Amino acid sequence: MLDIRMFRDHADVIRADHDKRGLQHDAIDEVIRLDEAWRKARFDADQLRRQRNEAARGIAAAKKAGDDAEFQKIKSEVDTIAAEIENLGDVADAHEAERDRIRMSIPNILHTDVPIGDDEGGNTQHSLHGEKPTFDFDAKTHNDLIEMNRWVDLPRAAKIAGSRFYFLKGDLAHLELALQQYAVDFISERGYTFVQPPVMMNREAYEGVTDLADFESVMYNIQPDGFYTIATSEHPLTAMFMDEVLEPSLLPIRIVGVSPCFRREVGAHGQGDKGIWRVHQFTKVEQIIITHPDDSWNHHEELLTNCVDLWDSLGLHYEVVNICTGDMGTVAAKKYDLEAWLPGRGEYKEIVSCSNCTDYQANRLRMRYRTTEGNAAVHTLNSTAVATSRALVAIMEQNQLEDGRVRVPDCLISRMGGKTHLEPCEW
RNA sequence: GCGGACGUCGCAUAGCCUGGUAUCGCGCCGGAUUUGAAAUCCGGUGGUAUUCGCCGCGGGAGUUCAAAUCUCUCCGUCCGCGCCA
Repeated sequence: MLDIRMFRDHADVIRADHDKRGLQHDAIDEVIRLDEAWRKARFDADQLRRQRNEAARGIAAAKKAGDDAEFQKIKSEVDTIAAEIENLGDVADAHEAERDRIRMSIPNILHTDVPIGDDEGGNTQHSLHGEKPTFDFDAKTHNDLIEMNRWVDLPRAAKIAGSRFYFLKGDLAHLELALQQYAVDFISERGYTFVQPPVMMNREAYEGVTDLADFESVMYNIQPDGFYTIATSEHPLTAMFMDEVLEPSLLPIRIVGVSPCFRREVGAHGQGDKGIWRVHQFTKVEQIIITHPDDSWNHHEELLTNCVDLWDSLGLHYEVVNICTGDMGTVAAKKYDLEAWLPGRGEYKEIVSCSNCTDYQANRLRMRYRTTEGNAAVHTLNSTAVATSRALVAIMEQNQLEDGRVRVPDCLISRMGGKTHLEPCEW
């Protein structure tokens, strides 16, 4: 959510951003109109409260003096004012609620580097890493490999849970765990604190970190308690500082988290989504930075550097893309994606997302830091380190041998008990 | 799950019984003093505002002219018991 002061003092900046995104200005105008109406009602009510408070001060004196006539006179005066205050208060509350409902749907202000484009076709290449593997046989898709090696059981998972759930088995399950530990250690060594978050959150905290539409299409709602299962540990790890005023000396706060991630994936279909590429549950190691606004763009590059170093160490071929206006979403001001080469499919596909959300989440969560001129919103950043299910897909497709076995990345061999190749499961 | 105690500004506390302007301390910021630092002293340190003020004592509701204070309810924390990976 944008700071209300942006609408009051710099609406032209929001309008320019909407032009860049190809959006109409109606919502901006409506927020400004409702804000003015709210402030008017609020001001009028404050003036009346002042009258009431001044009058009420006489009551204590009248009571003490035992002057009942004076007390009755003041009371009737105060009663009239109180009714008006209540009326104005209701008006103010209604305007404020509507103002903020619309304000929450207005997207963040984009960084000037964000390329303009209608959809993912407008994303631009930032850099290319590793060498594209070549095969003297037809490269298989990860879906073929998990089937022939019996590393994933989709039908049985569908039986007990539903489609897009899976049992991960044998050597592939071991590799998944090794990846988690490797990524956590890799990022921890760079000064990030390892944190394991709750995997359910309440509505209020969740509204602070996500797009409202996600409540319909992404998160599972757990009843009767009303919790939402997290779609990524970014959400609890960012919201954990909700309603806090942070000491500047604590910033930046660097966190590496790991958690299961749950996604409803409403509307996801198609050949490209077979196997474990798009699933309802997966594990992700995530990087989070909470920082002073002046430093956030440097930290955005820091997060990308960590990703690049980590994925280079896995020996994989991928590209970094700069996400364009049409592919951005509401929360981030700038976003890099890492897209790994999947030889079985012959495409680069998203494996990492690295975002600077500036003060958009912090405003909604009331996460501030102390300054000499008062408190100001912090900036929040997040980046995948490794989403294990997708990393497994990239490793399987790029490191496959003709017989269907898969070479373990060198950096993970010691965590695999010295195993250099993933062997098939017996059942 | 049962019983009890308790939620007050960044932290820590007083005020609650007996309703009537939010207390003291620490930390932090600014200033004075100092070669510098420490110590000491002075001031400031929740939100909002059309800068008068208004609102704020975990959230919500109620009683009242008036609620941090009384009542109800929800949430959370701590202690004891029970259950338990």
